[in-house]
Amino acid sequence: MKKLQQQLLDWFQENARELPWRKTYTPYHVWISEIMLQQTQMDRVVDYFNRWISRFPDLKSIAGACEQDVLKLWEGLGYYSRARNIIKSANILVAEYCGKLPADHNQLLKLPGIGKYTAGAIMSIAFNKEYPLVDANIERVFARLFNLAQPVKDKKTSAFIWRKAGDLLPYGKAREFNQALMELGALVCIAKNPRCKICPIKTDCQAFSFDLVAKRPVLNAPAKTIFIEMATGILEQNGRILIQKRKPKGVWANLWEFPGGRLEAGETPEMALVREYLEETELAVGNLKKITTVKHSYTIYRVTLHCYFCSLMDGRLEPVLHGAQEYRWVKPEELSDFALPAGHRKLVDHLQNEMGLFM
DNA sequence: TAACCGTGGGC
DNA sequence: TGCCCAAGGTT
Repeated sequence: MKKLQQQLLDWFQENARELPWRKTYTPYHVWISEIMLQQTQMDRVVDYFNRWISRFPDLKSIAGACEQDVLKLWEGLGYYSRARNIIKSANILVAEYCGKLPADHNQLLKLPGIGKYTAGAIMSIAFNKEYPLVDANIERVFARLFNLAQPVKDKKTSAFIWRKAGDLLPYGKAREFNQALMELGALVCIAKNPRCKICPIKTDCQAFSFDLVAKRPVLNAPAKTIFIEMATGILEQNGRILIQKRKPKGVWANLWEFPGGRLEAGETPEMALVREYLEETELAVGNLKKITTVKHSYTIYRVTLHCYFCSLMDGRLEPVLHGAQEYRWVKPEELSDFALPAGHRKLVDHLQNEMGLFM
């Protein structure tokens, strides 16, 4: 084995964080952790992972699981299609693979939610097979190690990084080596203020030798942020609150929310709320009382969410849905049973913490 | 293929 | 505080 690989393996041996899925490397645990870790940082995943394993201890227990239970467990983690795809994959695995993850790269790639990275991660981390993987950490590490001047997302650059990840992989050490590269990227070769002084492979790092570490990796221009304002209303009647289940496609698919929507040009939040209630539910609401303003963000949007209490005016008493697939009148304390988008969950938290309402 | 799909923490 | 970012996949 070459010096570079050995230095990385030694460093990982000493510095690897203790993580719940690093104890036994049970394939099911590795799979769930890798899905949760997609576009999500380690520190945020650990609690979700532990709760997941408590609730769904093995693959068979997730097959046939209720989607609402799974989404509730996933609430706040984002990219909810990941959770739905776990259920789909588990059902396929129970029906066609004896309820076990196959140690087969091509078969893994056919499962929903598993792409090139995750297939490589399961093959190497769960089964210790010689398959490379490339994530944002490894892109950054290699962009510096090989001083890559082209954007790492470019097709040729990406192909180069994947090839290098395979070339460097030491036989019999795929599990440790792939994790070592990612761990180095997460703890040492970080995006801002990298800790080059303590890097175990700095003598091999071309960007370090040219003093170009701060200029690597070269990234594409980020999508432009869009600032929007939205209004939402908690409609209470006879002690119950109206919530609706979002449509099965698009953002926050199958999650529950209070009706509302985006302000149009020239509208006040109050005008937008009344209009959105009419459009989405055919209900006429009024008597608006401002609760709070919640700031949250998703994808490229930065949202200011104006939150109100409202009540039913003359007219229809039950909604006719145009923006959702289902509705319910729930007691305030039942809201904790439903998976809400983060902005709406922040509103419920505000009512509970700042206004002392039991929810 | 480029757009879509969330979120909270770090600085 | 505003901005940047993260163990990607799907369509």
